[in-house]
Amino acid sequence: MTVRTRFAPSPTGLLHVGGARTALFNYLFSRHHNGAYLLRIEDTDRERSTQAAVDVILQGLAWLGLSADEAPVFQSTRAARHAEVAAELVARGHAYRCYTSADELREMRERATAEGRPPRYDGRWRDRDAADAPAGVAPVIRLRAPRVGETVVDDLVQGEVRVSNLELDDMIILRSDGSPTYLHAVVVDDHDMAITHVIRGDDHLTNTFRQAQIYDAMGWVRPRFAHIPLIHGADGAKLSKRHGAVSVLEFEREGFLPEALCNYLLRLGWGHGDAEVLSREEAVALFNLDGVGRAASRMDYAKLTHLNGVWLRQADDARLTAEVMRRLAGQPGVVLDAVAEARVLALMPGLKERAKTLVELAGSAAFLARGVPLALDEKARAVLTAEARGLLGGLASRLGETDFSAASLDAALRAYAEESGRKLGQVAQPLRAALTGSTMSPGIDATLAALGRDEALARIAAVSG
RNA sequence: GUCCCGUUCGUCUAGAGGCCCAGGACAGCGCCCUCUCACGGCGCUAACAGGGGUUCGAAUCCCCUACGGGACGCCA
Repeated sequence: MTVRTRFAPSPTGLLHVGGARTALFNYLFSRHHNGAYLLRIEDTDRERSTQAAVDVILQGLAWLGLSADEAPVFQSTRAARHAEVAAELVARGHAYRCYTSADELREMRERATAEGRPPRYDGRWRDRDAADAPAGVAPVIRLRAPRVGETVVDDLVQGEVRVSNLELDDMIILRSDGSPTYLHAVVVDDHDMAITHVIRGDDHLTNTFRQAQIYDAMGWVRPRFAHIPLIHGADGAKLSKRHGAVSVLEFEREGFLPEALCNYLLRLGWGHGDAEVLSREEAVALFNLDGVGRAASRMDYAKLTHLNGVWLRQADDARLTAEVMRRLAGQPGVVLDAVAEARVLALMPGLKERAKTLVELAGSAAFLARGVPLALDEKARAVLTAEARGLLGGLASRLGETDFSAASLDAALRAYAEESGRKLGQVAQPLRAALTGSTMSPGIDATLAALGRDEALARIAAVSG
C-alpha cells in the first residue's frame, strides 16, 4: 500500500516552527517510502479562518520546499460528506441524537467538577426513545461509544497507549447546526483522502482515542498514528505568540536559509547517531519514526544560527549574490548596478565564509556597492593614523603597476610591507579601512581584486589625502 | 481534579543490561592558524531528576515520589 501522509494546519494563525516541523516529518516520511504528502486546510472555524492565514501557510511551505503533492483540501468544503457519515453512524446504531441543552451540559460539568469527578456527558439520551425529543430543539449527534473495555492506540512514536473506555464519554460528532466537530471531520477526511500515516503533534494524542472509536464504528481501518512531541520556546514554555511563535517567513526575513531551518528542525526531536548536517536528500534517505524522541524540545537560536552558517558557506555564490542584492535594495548610499553585483559575486567566496545569516552577509557586502568617499566607522578611523595614511600613499603607486589578481596583490603587499619595515598587518589594516570603511573583511588581496584597480585607488586616494 | 505522555551536559541529542567513571553537536572558556573578522584544528568546563527494587552487572527493566507537558468544548 502506498504511504500517504498529510499536514493539516488550521489557518487561524501563522505557520510557526512547530507546524513547519510537523510538515517536514510528514514530507520526509512519505518521500522515504516513495509515497504522497498532502495538505489539508482545516478551516471549519469560519470566524477565525482567513485567506491571509492560508496564504501565509502556503508561502511558508513553499519557502521550506514542503509544498504538497496534490491540491490542498479545504475542510470547509466537505461538510455534506461529514454529515452523511454522521447520518450513517446513526442509521447503524453507532450514534444517536442528543437533545441536552447547553445549560444542562454546563450544570453536568459543574456538578462533576464540584464532586471531584472528571467532567463527562452522562449519556442521558443514549438509549432514549426519539419520541421523547422536545419540540423545537435541534439535536446534536453523539457517538455511541463503547462503555466497557479499553481503547488502544498503537502509536509509532509513543508506543502502545491505552485508556479505559470509562474515561471517554459520548462525543459530539455533528453540532446542532449540522456542522461537524473537528474530531469527526478529521477522521472522515483522513479516511477519504486515504491517509495511511497520521503524523502530528502529541497534543492530539488523547484525541486519538476518540477518533479511533469513530474509525471502529464505521468499520474503517485506522491509519497508523505517530504523535511527535511539541517544540517549546527558548524559555521552555509552550510555543505561543508571545514566545516567538513567529511565522517561518520571519526566519526568511532574518536571513535564514530554508535548508538550514529544515536541517535544524529535523534534528529537533529526531536523531540519527552523530549526524548533524543533513541535506534534504540525506534526510529523506535516513528519516524514520524510530528516531523521533518523546520529550518536548526547546528552540535554540544559537544552534540554528550555526547551522545557517554551515549552509551559507555551502550555498551557490550566484544565489547568495542575488539575495544580497535584494536585501541591499533600498538602503541609503548603495548603488546596485552591474558593477556592484560583479564585485559582490567576485568576493562572495570570502564573504560567505564570514557570515551566519543573509542579513549579516548583506551587511558585510554593502561596502562594495558604496561610492567614494566612504564613510569610516570608529575603528577604521582609529586605524587610519597620519602615519598609516602616508603608508597608503606610497602603496598607491605600487598598486598602479600590479596585476590585480589576488595572488599578485598578496605578493605586492608583502613586498611593500617588507620594504617599509612593517608587518603585513600594519599595511593591510589601514588598507582595509580605506577600502571597506571598517576593520573586518575578507582577505585584503581578494577585497582589492573584487574592487578593481580604479575603485581601489580612488578609495585609497580619498583617505591618503 | 481525572486521564495520557515525558525527565541524559545550559540547549539539541547518542545510548535499546556489560563497548559508558556516558559519545557527538551548539553555546562558553583556553590555545593554535592568521593581514582583520570568520572558517578550521586542538583542548577544557559540563548530564543519566530523586528513592527503592530486579540482576553477577542498570542511563538502559519494574515500582514509588518529585517536577514538566498535554488532553478533558456544540475550538481546532
